[in-house]
Amino acid sequence: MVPVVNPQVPMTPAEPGPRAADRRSRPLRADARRNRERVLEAAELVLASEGMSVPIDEVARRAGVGVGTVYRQFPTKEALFEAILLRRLERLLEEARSRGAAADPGEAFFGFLEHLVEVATSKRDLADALSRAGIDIEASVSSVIQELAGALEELLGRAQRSGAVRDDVGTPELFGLVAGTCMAAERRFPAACTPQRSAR
Amino acid sequence: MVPVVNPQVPMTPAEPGPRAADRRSRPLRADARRNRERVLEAAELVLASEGMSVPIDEVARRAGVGVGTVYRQFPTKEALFEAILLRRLERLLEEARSRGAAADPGEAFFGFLEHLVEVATSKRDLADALSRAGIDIEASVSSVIQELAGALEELLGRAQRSGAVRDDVGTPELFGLVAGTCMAAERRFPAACTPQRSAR
DNA sequence: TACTATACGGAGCGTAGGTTCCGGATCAAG
DNA sequence: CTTGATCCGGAACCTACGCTCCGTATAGTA
Repeated sequence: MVPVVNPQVPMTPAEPGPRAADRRSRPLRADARRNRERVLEAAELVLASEGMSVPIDEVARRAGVGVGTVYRQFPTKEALFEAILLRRLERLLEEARSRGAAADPGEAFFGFLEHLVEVATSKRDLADALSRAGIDIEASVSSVIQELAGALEELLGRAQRSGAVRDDVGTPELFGLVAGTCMAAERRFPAACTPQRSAR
Repeated sequence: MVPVVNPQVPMTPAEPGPRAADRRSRPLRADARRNRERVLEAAELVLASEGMSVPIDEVARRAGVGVGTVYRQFPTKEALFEAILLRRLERLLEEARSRGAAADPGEAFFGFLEHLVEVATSKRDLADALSRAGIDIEASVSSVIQELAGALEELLGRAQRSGAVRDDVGTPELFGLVAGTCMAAERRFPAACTPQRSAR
């Protein structure tokens, strides 16, 4: 057993571990690649329904895989969540860009907002990342967020120039509002999820 | 690094425990009353800066008290947080009511919103409770929230009747928006914290 | 001052869950 | 098919943290 009271051991925290280093060069073996995908898929689902506190064991179970496998692909629970987040943000970015081509700027803008709220519902981590957009983020995620911000700004700008949205709104307000709304949406306030077009 | 998430629930949970039962009848001894206050004060502070995941030990340390003392006053970590929340909500309710007497309904309404965002900044638990307002809440907290909702509705109604706010806004939207904004506010989006009067 | 009911501190217990380890399976190159 | 490199599963390990226990200290009272 463990010494009942531990004399405050420094504890080696996190440390990437050699586990993740073996990737990078050689391409993944077929089964490994397949499992990686399954883990991501399962993790995204549980994460959405259970929140950030799901045990890794649960993720592994749902993916039909052992914990070891999860840790081989993602050295840390945090790394796994970051990977999921990144994936989500990339999809979102694509969505924003594709809407940029729409004819009606107002429609494009509000349409995107609706889409955003829709996918953000019950996805705590997304809202989380969105809301942290100005502060500390890992480099990889950060760059996607930058791009996303850019795309959003573009959408907003066009909508404002077309007169569909007031001029005294900036991306910071927008981000805050959207992030907040995402969080609120997740808590079952469907009424708050339908943007009132024309105002703001 | 802080554990991604969180709170440990003991296997044998809930159960009030005999610890809290000894209160009730006799008034607290002077030192006990003093410590209770110190714990509440300290807990409110740490909770605000560290979030819901602060270890009880940390609360005790900051209050200059032993864990045992904390648990004597609040049988559970959850109970402690609930007590803090309740306290905060009561203050909020009082604020809302005092503003109800103001001359300008619009000013009263937006003023309260501003106050709300202000106190909610960096108070995760408040936003949390607010956002859960429609779902599951302990009875005690619940009743205060009901009253708060009532006061808010009053403020909103008057503001609408005076024409300061659009008519197509209801308390549900308001709650969602406010809760969301509180959460966002906490993440450093000061720009989003200043309600744009006149719209919505 | 003496006595008792209360309250106090903080060591220790028990558990949940993140992370590691390793013997056995699988893949894929020859 | 053989063989070495990869990968797999999941038991074991270890820490953090909620909570309890109990010997000691203090408030209140006579």
